[in-house]
Formats: sequence, structure tokens, C-alpha cells
Amino acid sequence: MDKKELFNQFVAFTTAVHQVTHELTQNVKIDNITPVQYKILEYIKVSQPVTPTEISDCQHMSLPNTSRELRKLQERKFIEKISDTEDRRKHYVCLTEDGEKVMEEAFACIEERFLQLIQHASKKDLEDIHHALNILDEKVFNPKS
Amino acid sequence: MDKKELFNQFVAFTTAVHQVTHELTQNVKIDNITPVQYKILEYIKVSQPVTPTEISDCQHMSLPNTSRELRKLQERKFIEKISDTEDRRKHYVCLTEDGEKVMEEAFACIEERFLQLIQHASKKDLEDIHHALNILDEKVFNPKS
DNA sequence: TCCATTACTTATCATTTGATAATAAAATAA
DNA sequence: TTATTTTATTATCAAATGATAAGTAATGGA
Repeated sequence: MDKKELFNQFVAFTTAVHQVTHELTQNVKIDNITPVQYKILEYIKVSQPVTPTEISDCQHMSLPNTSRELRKLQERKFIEKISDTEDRRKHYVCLTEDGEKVMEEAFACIEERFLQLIQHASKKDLEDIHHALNILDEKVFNPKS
Repeated sequence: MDKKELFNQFVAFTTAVHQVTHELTQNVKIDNITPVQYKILEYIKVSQPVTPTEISDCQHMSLPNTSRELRKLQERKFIEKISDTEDRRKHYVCLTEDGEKVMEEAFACIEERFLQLIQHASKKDLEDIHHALNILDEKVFNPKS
């Protein structure tokens, strides 16, 4: 296996992943929410509770800008902040009930499209996909070293 | 294989892919170029010659905005437009020599980081990765139906 | 020929996002 | 105690991106 060739395959693959991700998420429409705000909500949904600093790091945005977007999300009652009892500088960000509802709908919408994507897959296909995801996760995308 | 479970794995996987893609490309620094402009150049690099309409479709941006960014890229001598001799409404966009050089450097930079990522992979690991990419491409990300 | 359509451009405006400075409050180290 | 660091916020400005209207030129069909 030539590494150069593998790189080319990798580039084509990641492009396809981005493309499909876009297709799966494009019909998720939360009223008056910006892409960045959606990404933040998505991150909170799967990782809550999280601190503004963690959001800042993972979403690759500055803390002031993170703070601004969180304020907007809080004003719209999608999230709430709870200050740490130990270290009162820290704030834990969580989804509110409204926020949970909205994100569950969003994920349901994405899941529906995902199921369409794999609707023709056989039982063995599903096993193969599962296995392939594991391999790539382990050996490329989540190196646990 | 439960499809619901596979969906969760899929979501985690695509998140990891986006994360790694970001890490691989983050130290590609082309002077005074915006993210959108970079994405356009990247697309042209792998697909040239392309028309503005194709760029517009693939990059999910309106034709007027595409036209504006292409103008900027043309002013900076990264790309050139050639009109179709058959249908003179159509324009083919290509990289100039400068553009080619810049993008080759960018890809070299990404490849270098990719090689670091898989530096500890054995010969068998590389085969496994190659195979896994093929499976996912075929069964999920590039459904040829 | 005339009309509709396609491919693209220009211009303009609103919104989103990014960058930075200044501040505050709590924690921690000296 | 005082100084430093960490966490987060507010405020402000610049730049990038998105949306839309209007216009040009070429094509193709009626």
C-alpha cells in the first residue's frame, strides 16, 4: 500500500464525508439560528455539561465570541449556565428543556436521512460499515496514543 | 447490527473526521486568503476545469457570490477563466501557474501531517485503512445508485 | 424573428463571524 | 498579603459571507 496513494484516497474520502454531512443536515432548520450557533448546540447536546472554554477550544473560536453566541442562545432559552460550586469562575453550559427538544428534533431529522442513505444495505453491509468505522476511528481519526 | 446504534457511531465518526480535517489543514496558510476562497481553490485543484455554476453548486453558494470570489482570485492571479468555444456563455475556470504552485504546497503540507497521523501504522494497518475507506465510500458516502 | 432560458456579472445591503482591548471576579502561587 | 493566572464577560470594529435585484450576452426553441 503506497502511502501517497492512500493520501489521495483519504482526501477524496474526507471530501465525500463533508458533502454527505452537508446533505444530511441541510434540511435541519431551526428558526433564526446561525450555523455557528447550531454547531455549538450540537456540541453541547453530545457533550454536556461543558464550559465556555471547552466550547471555545472545540469549535475553534475565541472565548469572547463564544461568550457572545452563548448569550444569544441563553436569551433564546436554548441553554442555561450553572456556575461550578467548587470553582466559581467556571460555568457549566447545558441545554434547557426547549433546547433539548429542538436538538432532539434536529437529530431525528438527520437520523431519518441517514436511514434513507443506508436503506438498501444488507445485514452484512451494516456489519461491514460498522467494522470499517471502527477501524478508521481506531487507526486514523481517534489515535489514542 | 442495530441501525440506531450505527447512527450514533456514524455521528461520532463524522465529528472526528471534521476534527481531524481541521487539524490537518490548519497550518496551511496562504497569504490573505479567506476560508471560502481556499475551499474554492481546493475544489478547482481537484476538479479543473470547472465552470462557475459547478463551483456554485458544489460549494453551496450563490452564483453572484461565487462570481465575486472568483474575481478576487483572478485579480490575485490564482485562477484564470477561459470561455467555451462552443457555448460562449460558459467559462472554464483553471488554476494559473501561481495557483498550481500555491495549491501544491498546500496539499504537500496536508500530506505531511497525514503521514504523521499514520506514522505508526503497520503494513497491515494501511491495508485495513485502505479497505475500510473503500467500504465506506462504496456503501455510504458514494452511493452510485 | 421573437421569446424564454441559461450562464454569468455587477452592485448593494444585511448579517455573521473574527479579532482585539479592557474589565471583573475567583483561584492559586509567591 | 500581594501578584499572577484562569475563566468569563462586555464592547467595539473590521472582514467575510449571504441574499437579492438588476443587467448582459449567448443559446435555443416557437
